[in-house]
Amino acid sequence: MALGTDYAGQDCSLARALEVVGERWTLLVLRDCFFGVRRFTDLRDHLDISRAVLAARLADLVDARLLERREYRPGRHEYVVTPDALDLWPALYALSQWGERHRAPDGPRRIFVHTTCGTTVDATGTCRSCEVTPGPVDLEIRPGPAASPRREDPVSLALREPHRLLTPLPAA
Amino acid sequence: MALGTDYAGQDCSLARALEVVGERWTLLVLRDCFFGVRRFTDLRDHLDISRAVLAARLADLVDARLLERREYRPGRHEYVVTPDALDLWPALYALSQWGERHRAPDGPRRIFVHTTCGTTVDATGTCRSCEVTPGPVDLEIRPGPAASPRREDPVSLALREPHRLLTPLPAA
DNA sequence: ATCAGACGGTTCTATCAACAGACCGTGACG
DNA sequence: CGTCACGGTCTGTTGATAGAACCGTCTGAT
Repeated sequence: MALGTDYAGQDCSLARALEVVGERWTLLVLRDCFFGVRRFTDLRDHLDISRAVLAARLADLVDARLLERREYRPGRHEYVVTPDALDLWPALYALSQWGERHRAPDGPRRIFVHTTCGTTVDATGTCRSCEVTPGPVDLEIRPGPAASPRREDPVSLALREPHRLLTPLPAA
Repeated sequence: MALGTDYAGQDCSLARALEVVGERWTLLVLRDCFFGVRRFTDLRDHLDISRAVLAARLADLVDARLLERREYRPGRHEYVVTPDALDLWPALYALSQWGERHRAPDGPRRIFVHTTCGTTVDATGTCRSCEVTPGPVDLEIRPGPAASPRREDPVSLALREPHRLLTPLPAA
């Protein structure tokens, strides 16, 4: 792969991880996939990313076996997170919590609720009532107090509706 | 800041976090700082990063208040992690654990031990004997079973010696 | 007093990747 | 049969990275 993506000399697992998810846009694409976005055009609309770059990132993620590309209708494809990608949730969540804490003065924009008990998970991702750290499968996303109404495109609206992670958005 | 670093339209805290630490090399620089590397030349030697890029990243990190630049001798500077950066440890650890799990077939290259009880923390960063998740201040780093002897430069050697996180490496 | 060397950068150029926008092939639907 | 949505590819321009050379300051040895 080209220069920008390898950290050849690093004998470190962080470098290995960054070779897969360290490029611009990659983690944002994955986050959207966790939230239920599955289609090329929806990703494109929601992320404001160039088509060429999105196509490249999706191909990389499929190569890395973090996304699976499947045909949901002749000629149309959707991208679904794989088990390998599910294991990335703690990292994704930790990063975004850092952002909430240090770069979001108005409070959280999204909150995550443990579906089996209804409790909001804390900054470490733990449900304090159950004393467990739910995986993405057991989480529901809801708009937080600082959810911004800035974006009004259909994908942003659909994402603001409370829903379980990993469940596809209603087709626009 | 230039195009490469902002995700302007994203009303998401993950995007905010990535604006700070999402660039190439940034997380690797921070990891080295957590491990006790503090000097420009040591970072340069250990990361095999271009001087120009390292200087730019360090300046960005100081601007973002993740590193503090201080003069340890006239004309010489060292970079020390700030409290804001300490909060990034869970994300850094989660990412590197994903790398260990999915991209390191031979087993862990480094292990982290809870200094107060001597137990190795698990993949979530939790010390199972104490039932706590120690912060970087309470962790010691040791080479794991798959620690690679590939690099023989002084910084790599020093990093392979067991030591507490955040404590400066012995001067070469 | 001087000289070498470590340190912490800056500057330069070639190359590579991202961006914006135009274009295109396929299948569904009216 | 024309049109639209979808899922891309192609192109020119701009910005970032790698790699190497160069530079100023301070230290310690001669």
